[in-house]
Amino acid sequence: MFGEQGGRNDLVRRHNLALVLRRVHVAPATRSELTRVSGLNRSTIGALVAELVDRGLVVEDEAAGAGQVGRPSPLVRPSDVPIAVAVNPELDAVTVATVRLGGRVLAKERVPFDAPPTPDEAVAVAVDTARRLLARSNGARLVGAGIAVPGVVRRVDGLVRLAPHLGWRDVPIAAMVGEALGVFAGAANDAGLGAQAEWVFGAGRGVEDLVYVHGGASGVGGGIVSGGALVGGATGHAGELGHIGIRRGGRADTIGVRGTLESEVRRSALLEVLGLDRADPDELEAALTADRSSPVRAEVRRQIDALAVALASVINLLNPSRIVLGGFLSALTAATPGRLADMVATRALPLPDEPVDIRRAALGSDLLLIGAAELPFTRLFADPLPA
Amino acid sequence: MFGEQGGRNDLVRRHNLALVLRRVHVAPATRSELTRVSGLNRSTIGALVAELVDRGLVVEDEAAGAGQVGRPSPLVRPSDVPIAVAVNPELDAVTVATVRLGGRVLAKERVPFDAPPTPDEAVAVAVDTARRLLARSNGARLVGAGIAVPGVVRRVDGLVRLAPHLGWRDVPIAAMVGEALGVFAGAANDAGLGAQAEWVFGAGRGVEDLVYVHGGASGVGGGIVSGGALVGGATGHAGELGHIGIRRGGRADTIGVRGTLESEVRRSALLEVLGLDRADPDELEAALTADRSSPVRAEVRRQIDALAVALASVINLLNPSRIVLGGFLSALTAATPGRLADMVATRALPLPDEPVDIRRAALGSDLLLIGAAELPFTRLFADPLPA
DNA sequence: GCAAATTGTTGTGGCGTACAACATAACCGG
DNA sequence: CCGGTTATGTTGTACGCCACAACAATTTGC
Repeated sequence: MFGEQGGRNDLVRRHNLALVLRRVHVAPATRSELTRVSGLNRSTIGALVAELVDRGLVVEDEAAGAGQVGRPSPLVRPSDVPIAVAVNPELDAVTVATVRLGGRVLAKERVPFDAPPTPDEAVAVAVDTARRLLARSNGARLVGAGIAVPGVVRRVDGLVRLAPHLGWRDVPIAAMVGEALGVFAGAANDAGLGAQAEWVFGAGRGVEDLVYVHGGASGVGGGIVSGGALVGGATGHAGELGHIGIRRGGRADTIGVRGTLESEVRRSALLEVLGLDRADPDELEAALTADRSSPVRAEVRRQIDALAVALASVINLLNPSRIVLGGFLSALTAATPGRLADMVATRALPLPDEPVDIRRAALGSDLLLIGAAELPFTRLFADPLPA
Repeated sequence: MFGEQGGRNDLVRRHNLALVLRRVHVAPATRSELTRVSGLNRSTIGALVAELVDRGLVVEDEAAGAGQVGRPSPLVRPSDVPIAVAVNPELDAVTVATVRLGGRVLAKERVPFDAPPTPDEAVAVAVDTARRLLARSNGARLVGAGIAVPGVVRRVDGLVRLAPHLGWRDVPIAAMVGEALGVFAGAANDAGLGAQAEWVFGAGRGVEDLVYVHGGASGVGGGIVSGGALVGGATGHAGELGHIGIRRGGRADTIGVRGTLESEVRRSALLEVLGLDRADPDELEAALTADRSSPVRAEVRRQIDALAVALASVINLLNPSRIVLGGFLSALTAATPGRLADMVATRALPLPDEPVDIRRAALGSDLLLIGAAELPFTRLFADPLPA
């Protein structure tokens, strides 16, 4: 807010180009719609769209004559030319995908690993797979790569500070991938990128103040959107909802602290009481709603109550208008509808006419890849000129 | 991020005017300094400053020839013309002040009350006192009023949703004061405004990611700055740090929830073990550091540990680079230096080379009034033209 | 007292958007 | 089937704002 630089005039152009491109990325729009939402003049929107078409970033569909009086306005859609590579290294696999503007996953490939991939292995797989996938898509132009890492990542330079499950520490993963591919690469925490994906394309669409909470096999994470911007924090580590303290004592979580959200709310504990070895999200949800035995109900209630304490803290702290639950948290709350909202209400500030809208995530298994692709795309928006 | 409006060119001017004015408000600067930090051209800065001088918002001091080679650059300081009224209704008094740009409190008056003031009483006192204080300051121009309310306030329109200690509920205090004074008026939570004051003028100067925690007689509150902007939340209620849940059971806090930060960390509990009836901040701190009896030490430790749990949650959630402690929390931590930082470190993400900087508040008793004045001033910055 | 350095001042040019006038293409009513 | 109405794309002009260059002013240092 202070050390900010002024100086604009050509920056106005860049800002407006980014505005249009971002809007079209989120959802196709006619030129007249763009004129309306931006408040810019028809002629200006015309010039901006023309420039974006020139640069191969958007395309115009001849009209969608929507039964309206007046000359039809051409529909502006994201072009198929710009393409991003998304990478998601996990405990037992590295997933690589090519993603187009508009969050459209073009191709996806999962390479299994027996042991957690080392950084070098992950990069090698990412680059090989990316090259192969890209070779298939003629006419596409690679604009960058995004990596969703299950760990703490410094956003500015994509340095993995700590990824306990992968065994990584201070790994410059973004630089490694970027150098190998010869393009920009960014990296961020996986749950944070899930938050971004749900915000832009999913259950958080259009909301300015949003908290996303993701329940993964290895813990709980999330992301925060405040005032229409992703909260990164000083070094980009914000959003570690799993390490909110909710009680004294209790189990230790993945970083050895007792009584945190992720020490109380665990997917493995659910599988255990259900007597399951492994289950995909749908199976878990089916099992949870089907099994009405008392140990299962008790565990579900216990976890929901713990989640409610953490969410109430987050609500009182950040006053979001919506909370989106992803991963197994979605299944968890589906099993006992209403309980979470009720428990949250008893602990949040008593403003009953402004309840928080708690929803399940809308995006499926492509969530992290779509989010990861937003990293290079966001950069493209910030500076659409060099295309 | 989405529904944003584009359209700029004259807005560039407004933006740059605001930039200069805000910078001068935070600290006086020479024209050459303004040129450097803004990246704008000398001639542009000259024109901007000239316009602000025209409008009576800044003044230029003839040079401060600082022993440097070259033509001396005039110092630009905030003018004494624009003036804001700051109001702080409390349990036992209504404090009113006139504040100049730069956070300079010109005059202050505290009007005691036996019972908590009603909204009408508070407005009457505010308006009467403000008129009297303003009459004394010749040549000043009232730009607006700001009200710091101990309660939950909707920022957009300054509606007091809930102020338990005052007994207010859904009181449009900003509209009432604004109408009575005939100028813009804004209202916000007192601790949130304290956060803003510390951020702009105090221990959070220049920091982009900051959490301020205020310990008051009636509870704990605070404010969050993220990415160089105050976090308001969907309705402006963000920052209620006192209602973070840290344990099961325990006492009930002011809204009847058990185990929250403000149910565990209480000024009254400190006074009790010290055997004091009342104490101003300095007396409290002196008493806490002087009394080394074991009940006092135990209570201090207990409260610090509780605070640490909440702060660790906040750190993991928001990744601030600095935390500022105000009110009695400042005295609390001074009594046992180091313990808070140590306790926080054991619960925060293990990134030891990026420790959070925990500091005591730098501003004194004028904190809330300075913060309240920022409400109309911020509005002035956003639109310095109509002056 | 003169050279060097730094900054204020002034006039010109370029860039980007707004605006107005015109062109185009749908719908609507007969 | 055709002219009127409405909405939008297109084009050329005008205005606002900043960058830049050249010049003026003022201090330091030798």
